[in-house]
Order: sequence, then structure tokens, then C-alpha cells
Amino acid sequence: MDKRERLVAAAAQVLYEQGVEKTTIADIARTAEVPVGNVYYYFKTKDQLVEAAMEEQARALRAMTDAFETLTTPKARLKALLAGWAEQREQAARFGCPTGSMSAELGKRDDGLNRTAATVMGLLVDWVERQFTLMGRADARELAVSLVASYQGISLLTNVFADPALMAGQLRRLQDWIDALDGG
Amino acid sequence: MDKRERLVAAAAQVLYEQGVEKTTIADIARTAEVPVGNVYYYFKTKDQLVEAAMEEQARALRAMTDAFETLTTPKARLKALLAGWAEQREQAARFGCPTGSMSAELGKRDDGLNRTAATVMGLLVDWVERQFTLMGRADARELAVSLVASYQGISLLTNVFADPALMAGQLRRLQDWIDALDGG
DNA sequence: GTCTATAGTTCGATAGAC
DNA sequence: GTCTATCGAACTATAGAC
Repeated sequence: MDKRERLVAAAAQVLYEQGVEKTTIADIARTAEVPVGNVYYYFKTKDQLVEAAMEEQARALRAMTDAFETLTTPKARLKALLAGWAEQREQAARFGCPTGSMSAELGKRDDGLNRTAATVMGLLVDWVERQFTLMGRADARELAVSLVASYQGISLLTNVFADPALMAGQLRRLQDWIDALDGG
Repeated sequence: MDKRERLVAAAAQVLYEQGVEKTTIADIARTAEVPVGNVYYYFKTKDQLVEAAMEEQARALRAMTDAFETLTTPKARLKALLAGWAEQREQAARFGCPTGSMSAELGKRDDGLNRTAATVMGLLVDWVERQFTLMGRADARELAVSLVASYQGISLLTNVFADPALMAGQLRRLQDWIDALDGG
């Protein structure tokens, strides 16, 4: 892995775990095992590192949803998404949802980074909406927003109360909700 | 309003609007119209100002739920809560939920401030749980976590997509959900 | 109690040797 | 391309006059 990749991976990890504003260039450089001054050869500003970290999240998100495409029904794909989130509940208890917690900080800005956060979050909502559409639901967009919002909210509560069982319990409710829905 | 109160009010506003880490003591002092150095007569550290801001949120939250106590049924009280959130949708589109967005930052810390965030969020969940219990629901805690998580998640999405209509639409869904529940 | 001035630190970013 | 050294700005916090 070359230095640029190491920097992006370190940025994605540390910005998520510590928060965007709290994290310094030196934190990222240390994690990537790259000398501090060398960072600026690859990224002109800290904001460019934040943007690269969000794009890394977008890639990870696409990789996950792509893997679900092998499943035959949209209902099975949605349930696989929930199962994946359940597996990350320990991490959520410590740091929240990667996309959600970074978006919470970036959403307050009015530079380009809030747009980047909206794009990544939009990828998730759009994919979920597509599954509901395939299920023949006319209210697919509303259902998708509801599902993603529920996950984001329970990620926040799981983090604030530092209790992974909270995530597990609420995801079971969402599984039941999906099961009870009409359509494929 | 004396200087201490002005500082707490300014802290609650600016820390919410800009985020905890991004906000400086000077930002708070300027908003409170108090000279920078004078802040430290009332608060020894920035963290103490953050804690005071969270306690101010707790007071506001208690004032709101106390006002709902005049309503005769728990169902009416929950619907009043949702209606209050709907009125704040423009603010949510700009900065998210006050308690939620500050808790998202504080949840990653391991000093006492994450406990403070958990306490404030706990006040809300506990009050909602009490309403569901009065409705005779055995799963009152789960329902309360679900409702608060939905609100927190939709606050995040409303902020990220800068779209107050998102909040309005999802709160309508929650109103319908409450209406359809068994019990008072 | 109030305020100015500034100490002491840390940060983002750059210059320039290699 | 890589790295050290460091600049200038911004921050938290304190010292001390009034």
C-alpha cells in the first residue's frame, strides 16, 4: 500500500474515531506512519483529507451493497444490510456510525464538504429506496428515509449510551418491520 | 440577565450551531458580549462551558415536557412532542437536533462529558418511556428508544440534506404510528 | 468583580535540503 | 518524491492592573 493509500485509510479511521474537528494532520500522519510534512505532498489541505475519507466511505458502502446484489430478493438484501449493521454494533457503541457521525459535523458547514456528506448519505438512501421500489412499494422513498434515519438514530443512541445491546434490539424491530411489509 | 447566564445561553447556542470542537471561547464570549478573559472568572475551562450548555439543554427539555403535563392523555403528550419537533424543522435543517448533534461529538470522548450527554438524552427517552407505560405498553422502553432514535436520525438526515420537508414527512409517519398503537 | 494583555501551546501549512 | 525544521496564526488559559 503506497503512502497516499495509507493516508486515506488513516484519515477514514481517525476522523471517524476522534471526530473531524478534533483530529489533527499529525494524528493522521502518525496513524499512516508518514512524516507530518510529507502529508502536504499528497493533500494540499486538511479539508482535502476529509473529502478523501468521505470518498473512501462511499467506496466501502458501494462494495457492501454490491456484495448484496448476489441475493435474489430485495427483502433479503435489506435484511442482509441490517445484519451487517448488527455485526458492527460494538464499533457503533464506541464511535457511532462512520458516515453518520462525520456527516453530523460536516452538515453544519457551508463549504463543499457538506455536499460531499450528502452525496455519501444519498448513496445509502438511494440503494435502500431501490430495494423498496423492487418490492413494488409506491412509498419507496419515504420508507428508505425512515429505515436509514432509524439506523442513524439508533447508532447515535448506541454511542451515547455506550450500549451495543441497544443496536441489537432495535435492529430486530427493523427486521420484523421488513418481514411484515407487503411485496417481494 | 447577568454575565454568567449570558455566557451559558451563548454557549448553548454557539456550541450547537458550530459544533463543540470548532467553537472557541472567543466565539462564546463575543456572542455573550463578555470580554474574553472575563469568561474564566465564571468557568475555569472550556469543558465546563460545554457542560453548562448541556445542562441548559436539560432544563429546556424539562420545561418542554412539563408543559405537556397539562394534556390529559399520554398519546396526546407524545403527539405534542412530535408537533414541537415539526415546528423546529427549519432549525434542524441548518444545525440538526441540539441534543443529538452535541451528543454525537461528546459520545466519542471518555471524560465526564459523554456521561453528561447520556444524562440529557436519557431524560428524553425516560419521559417518552413513561408515556408508553401509561398507555399500558409492556414494551415501553423499546418503543421509547425507537421513537427517540427515529427523531434523532431524521434530524441528522434533515441537516445533511438541508431539507426541512424531510423532517415534516417523517414526523407525519410517526404521528400515524402513534395513532395506530394500542392503549390510551 | 471586571478587564487587558499576554504567556504558553498547538495547529495548519510552507520552505528548502536531500 | 521524501523529510526536517519552522513559520505565522489561532487557541486555551493565566497574570495582574483596576
